Amino acid sequence: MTSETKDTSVTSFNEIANMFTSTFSEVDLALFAASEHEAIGMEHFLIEPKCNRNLVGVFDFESFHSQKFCDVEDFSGAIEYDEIKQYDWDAVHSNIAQEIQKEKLEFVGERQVAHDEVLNGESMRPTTGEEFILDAKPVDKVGNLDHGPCKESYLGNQGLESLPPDLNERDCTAAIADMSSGSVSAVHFTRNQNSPVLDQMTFQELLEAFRSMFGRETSVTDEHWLKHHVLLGLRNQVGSDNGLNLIKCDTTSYKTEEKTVCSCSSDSSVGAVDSINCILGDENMLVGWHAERKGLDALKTSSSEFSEVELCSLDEGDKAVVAKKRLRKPPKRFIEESLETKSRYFKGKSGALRSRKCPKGFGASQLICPEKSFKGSCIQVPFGLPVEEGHTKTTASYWESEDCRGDRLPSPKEELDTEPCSAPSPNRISEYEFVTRSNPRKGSSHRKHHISWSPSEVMKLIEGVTKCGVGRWAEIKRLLFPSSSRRTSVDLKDKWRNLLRASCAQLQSKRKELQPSSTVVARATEVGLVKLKQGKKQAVHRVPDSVLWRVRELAASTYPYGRGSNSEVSFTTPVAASFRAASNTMSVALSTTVSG
DNA sequence: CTTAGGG
DNA sequence: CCCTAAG
Repeated sequence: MTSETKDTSVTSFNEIANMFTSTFSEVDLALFAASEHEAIGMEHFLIEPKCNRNLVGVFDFESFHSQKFCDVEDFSGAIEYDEIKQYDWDAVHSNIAQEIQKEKLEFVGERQVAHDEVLNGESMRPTTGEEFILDAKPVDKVGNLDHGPCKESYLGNQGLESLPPDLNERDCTAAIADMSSGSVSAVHFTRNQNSPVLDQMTFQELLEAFRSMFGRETSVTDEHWLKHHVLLGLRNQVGSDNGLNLIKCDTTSYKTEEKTVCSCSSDSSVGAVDSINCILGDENMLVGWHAERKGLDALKTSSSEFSEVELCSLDEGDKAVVAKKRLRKPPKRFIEESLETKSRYFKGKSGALRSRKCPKGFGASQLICPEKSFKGSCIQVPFGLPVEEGHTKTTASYWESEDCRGDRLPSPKEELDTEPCSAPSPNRISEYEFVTRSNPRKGSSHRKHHISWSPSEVMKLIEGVTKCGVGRWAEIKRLLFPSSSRRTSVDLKDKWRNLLRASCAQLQSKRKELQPSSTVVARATEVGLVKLKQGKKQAVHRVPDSVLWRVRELAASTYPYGRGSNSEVSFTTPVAASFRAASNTMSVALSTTVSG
């Protein structure tokens, strides 16, 4: 639809309406479309709204425009043109407004292509087909147009706002027209950011541009001077783009909620405002803007029908998006991660879970490691860093794959810490773990977790299973992986699963040899732990078979939830375990085991 | 929330 | 590891 209406002269409302949608530059249009169909973040829209500028005059204000535009859009169909104007008038210069109202306004909303021509006030007419003229319809009629009102208001508003006092007397139409053209040019520049364009402009054009840009005319006849200023203005604008955008956002939020706004916006808005002031050099605009804003707000409130549909729909979500957007620099993932980490730490009790979603806001760096256990090595990573405490090598290296089938052994230290035998207290483990984890693991990519399981972890897991029984991942998690940043109960489960699988495979093969006699089993269990330590220390590669064995055993014995569980039972010593195992085949629950 | 299972 | 379904 874009191309069709391009060169069509406006004759009917429909056409006009279409034009709005279609006439905007493809880009703009695209945006529109996007916005319309998907209520994409406003920011998107806001950022792009340059298209509207054309109508308005003066790039002045993209922010303004956008804002207005949005606002207007919101009630576009619903609001009476008169009303809008009324607001405007009230807000700004009523006299001018009136004139404007009476007059038919012509807007040129052409695209860059035509800008050269357009620059000439006279050439506002569509010459290239790229540009189109919007004939302002009589007020009443305008109301019918979807976008009509917006434009109208723009003009009115913009004109009013941007028009310097001296212009009041001027023929509004003319003035507006001029502005339009000027603005257009300005816009173009802005958009293209091609100052070169200026070179091609005629003096007249420059004047126009200047006027539109600064809201006033200049008596200066120096072309260079004009160019320079225009250029500066453009740059300014461009430079302040962010600001503008921000402001837009701000505005947006404002509009919707009047004062709401996000904290962040406030500053930005300020900046934006400043920049705007700079650009315009005329505070009137701001005033007008604000005033208008109010009016619009009021209007908006009255008719919200379109707000959602409209491109600029400003719904909560959008606002939120906008707001968030600004805040959130780091990918959500990171945030989540960090939060997660944090929450985890905090979460003592339920501990097992990794709360995927953190209740807390995403804050910047949050850190947390409140607990004493890990203070030093907090995982906390500010944005940018992956929370993942990568596996540095330590752990990872040992057993790379989660499946322990691997053959690597755990690092000595880890092993020591986690020695089952030693039966490290949960705390200790946790602490240990924490350290282990946080430090070593950092390296890995953000990928959330893919933290390989360290031998110690595996051991702990096993321990946990032993104690708590299979299936009680949460509990195990809580007991053995309390502070561990990652490793949720689910993870444990998964790991267990993997271990089991691995063990099966490996053990089976081995078993053949070793043979699964009870003795063997016993031995396995018994030795297992020991071996684990040793093995780990010794061979980096070997996955502790013992571990696997253990896994297997445990799996067999403790599987059922209730079963194993004497959660409280002290961790069975290897001996005990072995004993048990030996005594009755693995069937006996190791966990239940022994107390003594 | 927790667990299990599937992707 | 992550996600989702189910209890």
